[in-house]
Amino acid sequence: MNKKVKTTTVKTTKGERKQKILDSAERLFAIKGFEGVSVREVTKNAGVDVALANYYFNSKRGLFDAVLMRRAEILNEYRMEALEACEREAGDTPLTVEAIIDAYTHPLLDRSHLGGAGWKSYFSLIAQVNNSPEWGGIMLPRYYDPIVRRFMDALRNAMPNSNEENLYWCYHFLSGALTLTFAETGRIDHLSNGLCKSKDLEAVHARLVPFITAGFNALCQE
Amino acid sequence: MNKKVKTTTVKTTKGERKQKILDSAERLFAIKGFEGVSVREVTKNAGVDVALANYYFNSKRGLFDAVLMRRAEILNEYRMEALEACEREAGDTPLTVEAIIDAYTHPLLDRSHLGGAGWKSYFSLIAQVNNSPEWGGIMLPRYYDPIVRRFMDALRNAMPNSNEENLYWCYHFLSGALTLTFAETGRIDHLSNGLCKSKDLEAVHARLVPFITAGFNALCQE
DNA sequence: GTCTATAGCTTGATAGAC
DNA sequence: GTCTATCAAGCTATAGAC
Repeated sequence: MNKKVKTTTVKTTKGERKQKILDSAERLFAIKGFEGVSVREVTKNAGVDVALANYYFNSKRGLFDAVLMRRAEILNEYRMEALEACEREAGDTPLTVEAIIDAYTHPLLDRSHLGGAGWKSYFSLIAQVNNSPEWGGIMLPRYYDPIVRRFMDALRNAMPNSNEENLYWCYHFLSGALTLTFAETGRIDHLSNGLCKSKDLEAVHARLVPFITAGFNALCQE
Repeated sequence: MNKKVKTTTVKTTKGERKQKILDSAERLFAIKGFEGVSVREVTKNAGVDVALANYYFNSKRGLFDAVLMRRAEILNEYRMEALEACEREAGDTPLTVEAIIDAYTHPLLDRSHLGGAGWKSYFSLIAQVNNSPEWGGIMLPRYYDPIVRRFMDALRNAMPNSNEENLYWCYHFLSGALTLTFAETGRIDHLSNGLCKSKDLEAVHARLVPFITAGFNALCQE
């Protein structure tokens, strides 16, 4: 019993150190970008030794990849669950486009509200990666294409007459609007003189879903 | 006469050096981000001396600002002309939402096609700035808010019953979809197994306008 | 205006003690 | 696993010759 407690404590500490580095890296990469942050800055902010970052992740780039992957897997699970819940609820009737869009976007709203600052940093980082020519075409497909394909299938089923290219381009527009929204850059606050607030994700999401649904309907339903 | 030619030649050379630095910076910042590029790299690529970057732009950050501003002013003029052409053409009849959206987005398509690689780099850079929490809420408003407000007025006129917040959020969705599109990241090429091509901006734009228009109509027309 | 030279730091990564 | 010490390289910015 004593032994077990001891072992658990040690393991937790190790795991915690690694997680602390990931948390710190996530936060700083989100603010200043990959090249704008040094490994020293990350480890200092995490309260661990400089050398540990390379020990755990081999290189700065390895650390970056680990940051991206960590929450991608979790987010994919949430999205999958949301889609399956839709299908269960609908039974034999076909899914609505709106329900599919909501299943794709709602998990981000939930994580941003319930998941704390870590998830907010992660979404900010994803927005930047998505729009980067260096990473956007390579990293995101790696982590997200399988689940996106699953949603594309659902959309195809919901709109059987849809043109295939239109379907992909509509997803592309969704992707751009969604990632910018959850990046919470404050741009719209400035433009609207404070009327709209980037942080009020509930308000944006309530508009995002019908906006995107209308776009899909216009291009993919005949 | 001789004197005038001489002076002109000198001025051109100076201007060319400055422009070469801007071109090189624009290209490299677009690929690797602000922090990912060194001033040495920029000047080496431009074929000029290292010290000239600081001589002309005071600092690396000053160079970055100059890159952002240079084409913003030109783009704003093109957009303004496009909107005024719409208004002239419409005469007394109210503008359609689709025409306004097209006036806002079409200048990007034209510049990307006719403007060469410089404009493509610029749009890629804008996409990254737009999604950055550090710059998105500060730099873009500075250069683009006046013209965006002008377009918001036009949209308000076209949809007199529209809710003010909805109008701003719809613009926000447009902004995310538009900047990602002109960043040409190659993401959709991968996802669609080559069916859709990021570089085929003509094809995307033809879908972007009706997609966004449908979104505006759904939220701002009652 | 242009260029050389360099000051003064910070960087990613690692070798080796414990 | 953790940490100290250090390396070689690269960085921004500038002072001063021309």
